[in-house]
Amino acid sequence: MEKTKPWHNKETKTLIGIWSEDEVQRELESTVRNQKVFQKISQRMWELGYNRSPDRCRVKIKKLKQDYRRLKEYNKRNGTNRKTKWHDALDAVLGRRAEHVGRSVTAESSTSLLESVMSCNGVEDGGDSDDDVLSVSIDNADDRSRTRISSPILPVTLPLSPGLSSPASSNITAEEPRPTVPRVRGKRRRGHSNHIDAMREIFLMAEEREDRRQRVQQEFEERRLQVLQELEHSAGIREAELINTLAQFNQGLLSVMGQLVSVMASNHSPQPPP
DNA sequence: GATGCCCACCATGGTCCGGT
DNA sequence: ACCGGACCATGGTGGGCATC
Repeated sequence: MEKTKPWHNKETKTLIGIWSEDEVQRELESTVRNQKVFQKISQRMWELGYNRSPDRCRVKIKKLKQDYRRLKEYNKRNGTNRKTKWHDALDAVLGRRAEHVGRSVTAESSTSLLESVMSCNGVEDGGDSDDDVLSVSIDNADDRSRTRISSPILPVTLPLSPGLSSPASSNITAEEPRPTVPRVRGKRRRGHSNHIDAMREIFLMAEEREDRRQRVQQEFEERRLQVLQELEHSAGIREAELINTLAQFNQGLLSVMGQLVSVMASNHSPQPPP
């Protein structure tokens, strides 16, 4: 079997950037069948010039998470503070996810949400996140519910769940990684049918989140179009310059050819009889 | 036809291992 | 440290079947 080529830093950075987007995270959390999500990630990678199959993206993310958990476990055991290259970037996502695990509300995940609301005590160390890979900071000037994740690709402002503090600002105590903690997986979970109030609250939260999500998506789309337009514009300018240069060259060439032809014609013109 | 149960299949995530 | 491959446990999915 042919060994797949290793991941370069920029490639990994791009993958983490895409994977860490709120929309992607929400899709990953809301469903067990993640193939379509990873197809989208793979597609985005391809658009950015990296050819990685959905499965390779999935495996890579899996490995990154594994390394993150391992090192965290190691640090906890030994009281050290070792970090992998991508620790902070992963911590920003995994730490955040741990805080609102199951809170990414969709209609399909309402039962899992309910569980998390009923027994929500699993929070994880937010971790510091001063990193050159993905910088996460809080726009606390006017909206504390938003975290700005500056990805190397495009700056995207992602919403946090209501009431959540940022990973950087949270004073949540460190929690060990979740080794084989059963993930709250949608459909198998049943029961909890009596908690109407909780459900109502959840759906209200879902609506609110959906509104925010649409705003973010619109923002992202506008930014993407803007970048595309800029690219097209600069490409157009370059093309026009090229055409202009070519035209000048052709004109010069024709002029030279014309002169050459006239000189040759005058040299070979029949001598008038004496 | 609708519903519920059972079961095989398979996708997924976690873990381990060996190679670079 | 980072990588890919293999294995395993879990649980979602879909089809078949029985019952109403």
